[in-house]
Amino acid sequence: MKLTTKGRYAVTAMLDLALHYGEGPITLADIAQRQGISLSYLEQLFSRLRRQSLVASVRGPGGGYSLGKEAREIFIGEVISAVDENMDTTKCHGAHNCQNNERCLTHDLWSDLSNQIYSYLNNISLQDLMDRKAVREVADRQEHGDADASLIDQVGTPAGV
Amino acid sequence: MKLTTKGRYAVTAMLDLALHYGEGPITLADIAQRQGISLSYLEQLFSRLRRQSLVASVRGPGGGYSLGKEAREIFIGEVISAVDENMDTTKCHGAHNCQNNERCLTHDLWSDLSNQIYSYLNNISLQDLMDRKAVREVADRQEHGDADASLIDQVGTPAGV
DNA sequence: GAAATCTTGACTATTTTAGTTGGGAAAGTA
DNA sequence: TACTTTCCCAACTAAAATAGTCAAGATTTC
Repeated sequence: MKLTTKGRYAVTAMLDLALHYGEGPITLADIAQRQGISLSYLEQLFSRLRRQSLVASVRGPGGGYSLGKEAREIFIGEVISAVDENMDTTKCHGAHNCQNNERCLTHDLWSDLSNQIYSYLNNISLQDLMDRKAVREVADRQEHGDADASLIDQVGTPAGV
Repeated sequence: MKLTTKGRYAVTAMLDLALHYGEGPITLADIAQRQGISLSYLEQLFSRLRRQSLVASVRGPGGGYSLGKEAREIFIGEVISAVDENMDTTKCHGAHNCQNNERCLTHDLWSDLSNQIYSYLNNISLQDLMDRKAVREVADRQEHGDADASLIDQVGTPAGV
């Protein structure tokens, strides 16, 4: 199982796209700034997302990216798979040759866990996330500037140690 | 979320211990051989397992390791935590400072996923695994030598391509 | 044709993984 | 006592993965 920044960034960026649906193509520069992700790293991720038709692109001024299909038809699991390879937790990646070409003692445990994770992430769509109150609150904050960021800062990071 | 060989090995080794309960202390050398894990790597893992009281040790000839408590009281999640730190999938590891000291757009998604994984792994005990037919079959195979390993080999690995 | 934007591939510093190496300490056995 | 078996521990390391950077190019709009 790999669930790292790569997969998280991809989902975050896709959700950002979904939230700005209707405003025409969104540039990666916008997403990079709003979500605090490196632009060139985003380019790498979107290259993969495009190959999976999860996003569509328009070049030139006024260009950018938009969702490849409707927000309710894009599931988190798809997005992660597109950039992150697999969510499998077995050592043998589903084959049964974990130990001396036979299945290891715990193969089924990891296999079951993988299915669990897989079905969880494949049942949540971008639309589902957009409908969540907490998500809308964060989106609003990102839209209207973080006036109170300094306040939170005092709590978040210890004073100059 | 980190679920790598480290956590898998730890669970496998613990299950091996559980399966051989009643035979006195089990040496790491035995486990290493049965489960195909490097002995010195096992030593590292058991050092952590012992600190968490998941195993008890006896030194000297005839020594080895045994479970620190009953198999039905040891949960997979505990074992993984002991060697693998955390099963959290959030970027901020539970704090809410993922982005500019505030929560990122997808914080709750990863937080929920983490809880899902956590509760799954914390509801399976070593005893539960021992009760599974597939586990007992693999354990039997490991006990009585792999006479038919060559047969499986033909299926497991493609012929010299 | 200049600027904005996507597109691609190669490169890289840092961290993590999955170990190895080498020493030691305790306990049993002769 | 000497010897062996086992656990115990810390430092080291090769290979891989992560999270990027950098440089060049292709399209499109103005």
